[in-house]
Amino acid sequence: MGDIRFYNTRTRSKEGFEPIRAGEVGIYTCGPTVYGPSHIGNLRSQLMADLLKRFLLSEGFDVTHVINITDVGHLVSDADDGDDKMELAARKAGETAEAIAERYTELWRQDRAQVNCLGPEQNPRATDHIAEQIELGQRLEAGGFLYRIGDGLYFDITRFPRYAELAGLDLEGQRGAGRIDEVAGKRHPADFAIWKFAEEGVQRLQEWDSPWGRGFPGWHLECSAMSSRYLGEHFDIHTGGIDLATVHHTNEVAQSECAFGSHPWVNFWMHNEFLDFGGEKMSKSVGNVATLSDLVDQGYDPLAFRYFFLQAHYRQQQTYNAEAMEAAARGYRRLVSTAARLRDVQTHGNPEAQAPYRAQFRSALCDDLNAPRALAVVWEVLRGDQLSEGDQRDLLWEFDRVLGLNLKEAESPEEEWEVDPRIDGLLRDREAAREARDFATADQIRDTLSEEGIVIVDTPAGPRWKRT
RNA sequence: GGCGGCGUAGCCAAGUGGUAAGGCACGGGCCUGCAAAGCCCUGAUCAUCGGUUCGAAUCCGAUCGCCGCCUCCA
Repeated sequence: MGDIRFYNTRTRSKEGFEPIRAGEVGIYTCGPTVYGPSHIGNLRSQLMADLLKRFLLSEGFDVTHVINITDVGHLVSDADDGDDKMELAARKAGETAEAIAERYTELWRQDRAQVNCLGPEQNPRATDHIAEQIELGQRLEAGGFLYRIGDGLYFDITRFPRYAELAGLDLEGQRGAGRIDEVAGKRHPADFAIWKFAEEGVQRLQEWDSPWGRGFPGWHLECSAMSSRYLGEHFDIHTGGIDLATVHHTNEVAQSECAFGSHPWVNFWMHNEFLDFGGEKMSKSVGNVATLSDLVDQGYDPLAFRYFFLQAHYRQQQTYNAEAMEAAARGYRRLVSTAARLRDVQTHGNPEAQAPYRAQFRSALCDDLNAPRALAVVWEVLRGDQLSEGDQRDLLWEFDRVLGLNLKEAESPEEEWEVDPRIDGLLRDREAAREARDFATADQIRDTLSEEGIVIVDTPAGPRWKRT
């Protein structure tokens, strides 16, 4: 320990990581708004947090990982007007918000599990923590940080001088300055809702009583309320997509530091960059989403996507396209078959021979989770005969606890052979010809079947065939 | 308009001052009667121009191109 360095958005530099409490680390990750399926871009955020967690675990820390489920209050627009995403999805589907939330929460959990993300210690839902959110609002109100206007209770950012710090904002120069009129009565365009009132005469699917009237909490509030509940009012690491830094996280910081009086509220802010889809970016609102199940439908192992993720640094935009995904899948497949072969190795490893590789692997991850460098060490371990197979196996098993590629258990991808009386007969004819060393006939049979799109593969167990 | 990032071999992508990791594809070889699989080998001076330096992909400036955030977004 001691030589771990993470890039901190708050200070815009890599800093040595030390936990607040020795040996323990608290991580809060912004989870999904469960109004629809998440796509592989969302998954990158989860994978980044999982890599972080696995690495810290491998370093011997006791990690408490909290990931929230946003099931209320996330408006279609962050200008504090527009519809609530959950309400909208529920009405559209003719179901309750709870049912929608339940379905997509489950889907999200399955996606995470499929790419081998470790389960969070806490996975709280915003609607289960309304009381905590109201209480936080009351603390802010008591501190004089809020003001009330027609449609809700708002946080006054001028009461928090460090407001622009996290994201390095230039509030005056921002285009949003023109939006001051969008919500009548907002004093500053960046002021944000703590509590929104239910509209007169409109029955919302989700609304609660509060000291300020019936309504629902502002989106940002839940993360402060739930993180403090499970991690305390000052914790180690907060992760999320880079897009969240400017508005969501900035607001979290404002309300948290004002309510808790802690500064910095969070020691390390770690943000992952986006997946780049070359041109049109992928987002739910654009509608051009690719989900994990889309990849599965294309025949990819979900873990091949995890391997894809590990090939680039989390803080760099990573280009996603069919060719890159295919390349990753091939690489992963090769890794799996090698791992499967090594599983049968009986010999013991030699810790002394392994040491340099272990050090390289760790040093890559210590440097702001440089997974691509760590992966390069994996291939180096596997290449040539520098190491015995026992050493290769030991290192691979060990590294995989951080990589999460399931190499210890993964089965070598079995070829799927087909059976058919006519073709099997032709294969027997070919075998007979080969026995007789009549290769012209044997090859002719191969060629004939090849024209039908059938490929013959001679295996140790005899010839097999499949369609291409 | 403000803020930030990127441009490295066909593709994905490390590397932030001392003569360019890794994966995939391609090509060559070994193995195989042939083929498949596997194994081995092989490729770039780092968008362009200029500057700083003994020395730059790496620092500075300019230009071109691409992307993200500021508006739902991971």
